[in-house]
Amino acid sequence: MNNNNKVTNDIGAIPSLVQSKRQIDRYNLDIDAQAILVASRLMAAGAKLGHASEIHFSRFGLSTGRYRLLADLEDNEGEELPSQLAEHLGVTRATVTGLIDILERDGLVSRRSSSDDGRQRSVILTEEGAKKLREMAPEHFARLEAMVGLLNIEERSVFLDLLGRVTQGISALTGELGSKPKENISNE
Amino acid sequence: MNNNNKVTNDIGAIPSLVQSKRQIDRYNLDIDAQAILVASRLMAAGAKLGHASEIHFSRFGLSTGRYRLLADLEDNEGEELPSQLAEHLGVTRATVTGLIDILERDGLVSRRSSSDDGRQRSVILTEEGAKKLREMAPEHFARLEAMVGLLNIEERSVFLDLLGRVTQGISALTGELGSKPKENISNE
DNA sequence: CTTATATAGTTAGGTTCCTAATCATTATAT
DNA sequence: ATATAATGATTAGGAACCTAACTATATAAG
Repeated sequence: MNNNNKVTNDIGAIPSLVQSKRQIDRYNLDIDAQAILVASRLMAAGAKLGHASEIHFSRFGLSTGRYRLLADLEDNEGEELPSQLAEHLGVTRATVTGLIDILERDGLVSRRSSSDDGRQRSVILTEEGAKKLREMAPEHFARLEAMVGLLNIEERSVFLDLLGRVTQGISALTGELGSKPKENISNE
Repeated sequence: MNNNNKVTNDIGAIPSLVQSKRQIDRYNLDIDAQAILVASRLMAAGAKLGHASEIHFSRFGLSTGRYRLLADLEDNEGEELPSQLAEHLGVTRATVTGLIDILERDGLVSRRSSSDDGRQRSVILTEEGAKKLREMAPEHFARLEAMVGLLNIEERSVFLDLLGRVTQGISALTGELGSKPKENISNE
């Protein structure tokens, strides 16, 4: 119904090599145009995937964040502290609070005060929440698998390796100029 | 002061293969765990890159979207219609209106009513906007290049190829179940 | 024991981008 | 010519996630 297949927006914005070259030439920079192209394509892909992911999960009445929270709960015997969830999901505690609010409203999780520590309020996956995950699993995983279906087993391995290294390199955007990409920040 | 190098949040959430396996096993699905891992890692990478990108551009007083708009203007002789910008950037016209509002407030672009068609209002890159791009170019491109610095030339080619195919596959999340990934709508 | 400090969670407010509805102008059909 | 439809841009309101400030509880220091 509302899901008109009018191809919505569909981000026709695929950066090209000539585009990258032109940008670099304009300022006479000593930069590899292909490197810029890789960066641009990855950004475009990330944005597209993020958008597609929201559409995918909205079919089940969830958002990407709320699904990930439920899945993480399921991976931890159905009970976790908000702070643990925040760390696992890589979002702030404030964000987790918001995710829980909606999931609780929808009956998929519940909150319980801890007796050990009065500050803590653990989050529990309800039976309804578990059922939701169970019901969506077949389609969800089938779609994810289909997403990488154009790569064979070996290519997937290569892709994982390369993607891992590029992901490390992302810190070049945020860190000190000229510093090497940092190893994962370890403890603290 | 609070110049804590505590590396903020930093998304410590790197999905592992055992995690993917566990999820699939839980429901006895016939799915390749590595495929799920690739999908999960790409999602994580996309989110991380998006976040890092905002931090990067905020150093220059811009957001990712506003930078892209300026760069696209520069690529088109400094003048474009909002609808063209929306298409090039892969966002809605409503979003473009918002981006222009702020860029105009900051003096980096200006609006001009068209004489041909009274509905159109073209967007123009001001001298100040061009200067902004000129000033940020060296650092911006150096950082992008550094981001993929852990890949050699050949690996970059391979990565582009594989990423391209995965990007095509993203439509598996949004399209009909079981349908083949669509060819890109190639603007020729 | 009382005061200072750290920690868990929440609230308040901001940013980015979205969809849907609206306004103004142009094109089309009677 | 006039009503109807299509189109370009904008406005209004919503969703996701952020930072910073706040509340309540726990721990440490004197």
